[in-house]
Amino acid sequence: MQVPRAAASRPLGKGEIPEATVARLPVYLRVLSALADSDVGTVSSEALAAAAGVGSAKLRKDLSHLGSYGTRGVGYDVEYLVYQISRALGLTQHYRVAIIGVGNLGHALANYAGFATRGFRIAALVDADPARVGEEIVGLEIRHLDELEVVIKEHEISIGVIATPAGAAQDVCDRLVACGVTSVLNFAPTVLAVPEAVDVRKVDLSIELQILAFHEQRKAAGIHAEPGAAVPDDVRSAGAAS
Amino acid sequence: MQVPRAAASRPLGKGEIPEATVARLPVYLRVLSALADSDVGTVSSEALAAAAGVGSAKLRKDLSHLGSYGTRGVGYDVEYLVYQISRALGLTQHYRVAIIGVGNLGHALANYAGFATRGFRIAALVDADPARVGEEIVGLEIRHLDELEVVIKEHEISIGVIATPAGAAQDVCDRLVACGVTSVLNFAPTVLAVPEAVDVRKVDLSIELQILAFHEQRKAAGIHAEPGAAVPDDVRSAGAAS
DNA sequence: AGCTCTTTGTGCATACGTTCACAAGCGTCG
DNA sequence: CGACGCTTGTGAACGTATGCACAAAGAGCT
Repeated sequence: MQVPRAAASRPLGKGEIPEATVARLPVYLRVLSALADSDVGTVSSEALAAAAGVGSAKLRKDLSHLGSYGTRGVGYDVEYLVYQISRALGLTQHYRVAIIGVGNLGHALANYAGFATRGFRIAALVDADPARVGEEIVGLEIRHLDELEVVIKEHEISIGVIATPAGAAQDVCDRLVACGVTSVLNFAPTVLAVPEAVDVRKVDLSIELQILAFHEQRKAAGIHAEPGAAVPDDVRSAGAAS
Repeated sequence: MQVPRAAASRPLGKGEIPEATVARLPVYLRVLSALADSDVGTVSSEALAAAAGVGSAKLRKDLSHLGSYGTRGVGYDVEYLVYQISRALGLTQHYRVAIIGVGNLGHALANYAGFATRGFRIAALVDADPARVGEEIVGLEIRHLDELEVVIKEHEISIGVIATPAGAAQDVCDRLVACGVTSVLNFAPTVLAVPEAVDVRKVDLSIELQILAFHEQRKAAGIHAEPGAAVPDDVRSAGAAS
């Protein structure tokens, strides 16, 4: 995975929720919320799994890690399950988020509505460009990067979103960490180095595209030469051999 | 994982590159490109791994799936490795990308420079809002959603990027797939249903935040009650029991 | 040539994740 | 009240991923 698990030594302590499950819970939560809005009272694992795009067995195992909610022969109470998943994810408390870098992407993030819905509040916007400082986006004034430390403390930020150019990302990250921020969402195309105790998740458009490209190529190759014969393995010379 | 592997039955056919490896190759590629720009001739697995934020053993195993490039006692030739990874990912050919939905996020994506660098060309922008149609973003005219099919064919799009509101996503996706697009990058907060042969990758801000929230909460809990004692497991009544 | 030093590539052990298949549990209907 | 049908929760089997540790293999020096 990508998040360096703090103290990952023993084989999954009993009460622990596996990382893969954690990554899926938000999906379930979203589907369940939609169901709740449609006044659906209960769902079966089968139905919920279909809506979430996973197998029903996987879904049940995932939910079983939270506890034994759900009634045999009936299914899961939608509203109750929403509550339990929220609790498991720690969404019963609210988190204040700061966005560093208010360029195109930062703007988009700040305006993203679904942001605030689930317990996250954008509490601060920071940018290095003096021309942008003072601008107001979503009822929030953009502050200058120099004030980063002050802003973080002032608003008790617990999650930092880095939407700066790649060059600035590591520096910003270091400063966030120095202020005590232990969760970072990184949109800059860089690998961030952080202490063990800090969680970093990265969202990288170009990586996603490259992964798609790989599969695209594989599919295309399959059309021309289905049988196991691999692509002719190129002689060691093409393009580079300084 | 999240991409339903087409024909994932046999235990990893010999020449195949594992999904986890594919997901890391773009990272190596980026680091290597930076090294190449700094006129570095060769890297050791140790150095490269450090820069990419992974263990050196993992890196070597990843690379070993592409073939046996690299020289014992020396390391890897940077330029050559760039080429090999590019080839493995299918970046030797170029992909034409269409962005559907040119709101805040779509704008950000269209302007994202690192987009074009690695063999991807934004070939079309599409939006449903007549007010936006005709606008020009990066030397590209925004076309109307009604023309989606025409645009896709016209520009031979192979990858569709969905940046629409959640409600429109599935419909747009269906239409893309109907046009023969087999790779989709979805930014809308919805689970897309697609045929087996289509790869979908999703990028979801709110999911990432929720995952961070989970870890944040776990860290906070650890401070107050380090010993294994779990959080008091709440009685089954809070908030819902219709 | 032979020796040494470095670094790759990989066999092996372990942990993690997924899937199947089924017993246990709950509601319902006769 | 007992039998039946449906759905959960989970044990067990399999596949995938990770990390260690080391043999094999160049490069360079004497």
